[in-house]
Amino acid sequence: MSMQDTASSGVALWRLVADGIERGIADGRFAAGDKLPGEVEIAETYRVNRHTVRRALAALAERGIVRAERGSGTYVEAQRLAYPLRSRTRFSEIVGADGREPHGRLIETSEDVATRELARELGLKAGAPLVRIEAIRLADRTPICVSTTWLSAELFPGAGEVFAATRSMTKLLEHYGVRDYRRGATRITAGIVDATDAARLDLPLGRPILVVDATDHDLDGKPLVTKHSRFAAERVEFLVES
Amino acid sequence: MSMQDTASSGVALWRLVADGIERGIADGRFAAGDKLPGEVEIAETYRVNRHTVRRALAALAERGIVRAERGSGTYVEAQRLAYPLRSRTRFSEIVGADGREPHGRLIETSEDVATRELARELGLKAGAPLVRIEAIRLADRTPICVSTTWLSAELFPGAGEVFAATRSMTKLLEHYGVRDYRRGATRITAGIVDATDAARLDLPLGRPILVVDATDHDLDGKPLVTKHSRFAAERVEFLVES
DNA sequence: TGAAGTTGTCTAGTATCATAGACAACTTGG
DNA sequence: CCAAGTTGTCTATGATACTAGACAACTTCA
Repeated sequence: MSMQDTASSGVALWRLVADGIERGIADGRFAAGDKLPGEVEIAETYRVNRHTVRRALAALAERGIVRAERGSGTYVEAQRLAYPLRSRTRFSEIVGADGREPHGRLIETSEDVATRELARELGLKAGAPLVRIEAIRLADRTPICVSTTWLSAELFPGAGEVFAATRSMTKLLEHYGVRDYRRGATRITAGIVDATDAARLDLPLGRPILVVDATDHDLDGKPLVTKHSRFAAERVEFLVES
Repeated sequence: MSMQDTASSGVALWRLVADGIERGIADGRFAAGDKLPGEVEIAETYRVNRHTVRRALAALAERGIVRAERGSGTYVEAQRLAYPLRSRTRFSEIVGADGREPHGRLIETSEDVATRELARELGLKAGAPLVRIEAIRLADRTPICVSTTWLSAELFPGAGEVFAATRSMTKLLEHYGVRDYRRGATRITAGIVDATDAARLDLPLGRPILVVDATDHDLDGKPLVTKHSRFAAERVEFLVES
């Protein structure tokens, strides 16, 4: 037969092989610099045709995760960003600690109106005016996540412009006199990247993302901003400390 | 053209549509019982053929997430288990709080030897004897996660048999005189389910999973067990509190 | 009752996915 | 240098995926 034995999952075989190899890299079975097994051997372990393996390796190579050398073998090159989820987490500090250069990039800002959900998170009334900020965060030149951030337009008038100028949520809050803040309850889910985020994160369609919803509070527990962030799962791992 | 405009991702179009709709359900754009837009309208928003939408809806229907009614429309039916990640988390309590019946099922246990990695987590020497326990946890009859658990075979002799009898990690530890324990540092990543876990979790191939690595300690901070768990992302959401 | 809107089913054509086999081009190690 | 092992390229074939159009079957509502 030509497709996988089980009912079709909507995921191509070569893609499953690629994911398997990538998982092997992520969990250390193959370290950076290591030589992968030969294409024939991989084909045997996954029970697919060698051409299917080649398609998988080509996809990984295009994403810069492996590198093929004719006559010699295929070699690994990659690593994930460790992202601690403490109550006081700053993106720039995490990326800096990894020896990489943090960047923020504004996609767009707009005026918005609080849904019931958003109003509850921010302690406002439904229909209250909000500022919505859509932004990307990068380590060196690699996009790590896209975030949609909402703030009260009354408490933070002109927040969009301030973020455009500072490109930092911490500096934005400082501008309004907020000296410190903490992350509150955080929801983590996984999903598949949609077309818009795929383009922003420079991810191929169909790749997994970590979805994080969190609300930041000031030291008195008053909600300040609420965020909906989508992380490229292949570039980051969250660390929850206790 | 027949495939999506961008370079092929290895994920079928119908699957992307299905994921999009499922995401809409998960984040509340469509509530349980709601009527989805018509097939023609969905086809237009995703810019695909109506047949492709039908394939997507058929897949969701087979998983029990939507239900089609001829002549009337397609309706939603589903919900995710909220899983708080506190330092003191018990699966049975979480599931019970959701009004569902928790179950554990043993897949297999085996003797194993500590890799350098496992030894470091458990505070043992590399090569130390371990007990490995492979188990599934369910809410009502829905598999939520598969876990691979390792314990020192010297500190917990016969742990495999004890777990087989009790089907609970908490009771297992009690059996060895451990009255209370806490979760230590926890790593969360996302990936794609492999064939083995897909069968165990009753998931179609290619679906996203949340991968959690954690080590439990006693109250003195001494490591007891270390776990590698794979959660069906579509059935659970993690809550990180601060 | 009838029109509009819905899901269900059929036929058909093109592109992609996966398989299979053969051989070229290159690297490594004896 | 040579043999073994590696990646690269070619041709060919069948199964799926996606698109397109048409119409049937059913529900809802005026």
